[in-house]
Amino acid sequence: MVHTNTASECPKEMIALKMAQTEKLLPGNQNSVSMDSSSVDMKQLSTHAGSKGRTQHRQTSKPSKRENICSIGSSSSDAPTAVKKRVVPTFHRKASGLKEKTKNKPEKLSQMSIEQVMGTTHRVSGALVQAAKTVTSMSPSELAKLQEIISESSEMLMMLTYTDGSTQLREPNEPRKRASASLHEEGVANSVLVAIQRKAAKKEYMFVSFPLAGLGKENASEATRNVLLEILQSSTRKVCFDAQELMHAIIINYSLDPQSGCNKWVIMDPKIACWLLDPDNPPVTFSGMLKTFVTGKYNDQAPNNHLTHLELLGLVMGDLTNKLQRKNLWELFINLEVPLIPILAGMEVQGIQVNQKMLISYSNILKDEIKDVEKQCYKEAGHPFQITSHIQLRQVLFVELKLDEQCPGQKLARTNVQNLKSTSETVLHKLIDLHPLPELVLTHRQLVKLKSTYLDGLSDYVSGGYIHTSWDQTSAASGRLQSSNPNIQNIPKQPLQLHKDANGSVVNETTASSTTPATTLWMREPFYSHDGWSFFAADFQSIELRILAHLSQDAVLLKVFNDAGSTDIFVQLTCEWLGLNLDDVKTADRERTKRIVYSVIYGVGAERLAETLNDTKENAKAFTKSFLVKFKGVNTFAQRCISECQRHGHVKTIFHRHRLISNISSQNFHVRSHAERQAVNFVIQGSAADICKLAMIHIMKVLSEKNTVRARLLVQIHDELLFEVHDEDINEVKGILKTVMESTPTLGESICQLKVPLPVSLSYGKTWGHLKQMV
DNA sequence: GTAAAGACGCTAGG
DNA sequence: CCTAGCGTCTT
Repeated sequence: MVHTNTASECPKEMIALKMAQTEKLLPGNQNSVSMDSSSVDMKQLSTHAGSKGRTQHRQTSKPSKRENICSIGSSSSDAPTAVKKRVVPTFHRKASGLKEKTKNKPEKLSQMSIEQVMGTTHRVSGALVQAAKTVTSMSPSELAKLQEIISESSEMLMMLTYTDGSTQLREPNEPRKRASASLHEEGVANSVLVAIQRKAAKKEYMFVSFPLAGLGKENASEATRNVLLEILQSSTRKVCFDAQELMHAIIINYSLDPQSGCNKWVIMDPKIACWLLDPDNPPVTFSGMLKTFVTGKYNDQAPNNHLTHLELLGLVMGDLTNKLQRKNLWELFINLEVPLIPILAGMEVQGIQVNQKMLISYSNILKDEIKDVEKQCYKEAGHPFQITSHIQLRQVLFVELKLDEQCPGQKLARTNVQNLKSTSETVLHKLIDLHPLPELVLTHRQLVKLKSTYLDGLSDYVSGGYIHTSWDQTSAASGRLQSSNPNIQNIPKQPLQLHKDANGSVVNETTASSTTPATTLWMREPFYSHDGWSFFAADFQSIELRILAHLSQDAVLLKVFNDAGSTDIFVQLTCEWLGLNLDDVKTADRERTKRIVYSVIYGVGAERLAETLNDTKENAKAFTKSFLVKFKGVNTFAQRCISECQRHGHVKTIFHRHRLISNISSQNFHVRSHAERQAVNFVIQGSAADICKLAMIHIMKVLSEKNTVRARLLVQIHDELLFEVHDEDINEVKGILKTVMESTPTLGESICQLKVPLPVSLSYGKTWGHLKQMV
């Protein structure tokens, strides 16, 4: 795919030059029209607030990270004069004039007739702009003209506006009301503004507005929708900051099919571009991005109106395009991250069905169980205390009961920051034989966690029987996707067993006899498919380990994965490592292998490994050592990552995703070790993320082309995709998923020839709690 | 004196 | 190693 990129060929000197030229051509600035938010269609949308609340959820979900509200439009008088002069002196002078008009006559545009508006041109930083026109008010001939302009356009700059007058490029003057009363009480997207740059006259913009609110079933929406779709499907380069949010709003308000309708939309997103350049510091807002990420040359210069904001957007994207190309990230951006945007927007709108009654009834069951455990804890401690308070628990365990003094051989962990005696799971496990309390506390914690996070927490997000999670592309430095509000990627997989003894109180698993009545709860059980449809899960088997095999080129690992039998991979590895026969491998051996393998991937040291293995540090060291002797390539790979990072200051995945790790040369051993683990881990985790994203894009492409199969993507859990499939199509989808996902390595062949197969396992069922393995 | 925000500890997923 | 989210405690 080739994308022209005019703005990128335009460094800042050029921009200044262009502006100066236009200045000559267009003396004076008499035609300026207020493009303030007041000029934009502000139809009332309160009746649609419920259905559109999600659109802005992302905006309010991280209020603490919001920075620098309204910096673009900040007063020109407090910017340093020297800077202003050096960059674009004439521009700034004009900008002030424009701002004056904006301030004094905000009502002007709204009073104008459509003809007047259409006829009004407007100059912003060197470009001719036609003032905004709402598409719904256009005549058929005007619409036809617009479509012609679209088909001949060279670039389109897009953004959402909101009912409070703010936009995607300009935060509200006052922080939006926090969503305290209700989770969905938020501002509402108001319109899509598009600045269309015409090929014929490059310095000319056509500026059109598509209403989002109050569309309903009006006749006008059909024609409007077609024009908007034409824009989205056109091959013209399009730019939007947070395109996912834009797409989300469009899909909802124009009632588009969330899965197939939008797959081909391609919009460049500078937010994602910035994140690729420095994944540890993703931009939150457009103005924040200008401040921290780009050169700073755009700051505080622009007059405060939509047109200049959009023009900035184009310039910034051009700049970022150059940067991406220089850093060899353009392919990743255009082939992986950009195609993912509509898929995520579609998943957000699609949502997943949840049985709220089941969540509530599970919650009530746990409420009673928690009370029981609580009573037993008080009894064992000798007095009531706040079990969920680690401070009080520390007092009870280590000051009153002095349990730590009863296990002198064991080194008990300390807390991270304050270096106090930890009450974590691993510590409590070590104290389990000394006193009944530790186990009771563990049970209590588990129950409270499940109830508060996965039952009550989820229940708050159920709306109309669905949960619509937010999918965040730029929050994880590893390149993984992240879900939030609620997080649907960490719903417990393992069931909770509740055993009741004769008194009805909870007893632990080991002491419960087989005759005691048991209740089993699966936290994934309340997620259920539609009538006539089933959930369908496809996951890559041990993908990170396979990536490690590929990257390290370790002979033994490669052999194990390529001689693929149906035998469990960790059993095979254990055989190779300890020289055993397949049948001699015990479950404990397999578990230990698995933990060591992942500790290598995670880069943990012997101490941490000893904790997870529940063994001594010496043994953990010995295990790791003998493992690394057998799998020699793994160690060389880790060292290669570290030295690469030392040389370049960053490490790279197989698709060139990179991460800057500056602490890699730190004098502080602890800090440096941490950086080394990060470096090794990023290469593996990030490469796996690359592959999973590629598979996701490919499978969605194939499914949308085969419009006969009814399948929707609901959830991505890193190496697993959860679909909902029509029962009649299950067999066909099974074949497609298996073939397409397992062929992922061949897709990336131009970039990387994977040396290992990536087998996919499939399962299906009516609820997420009970998926049956397919063969 | 109360409420909101941040630090911290812990645990669910991969 | 990478995350999100809940509860407690401090400011």
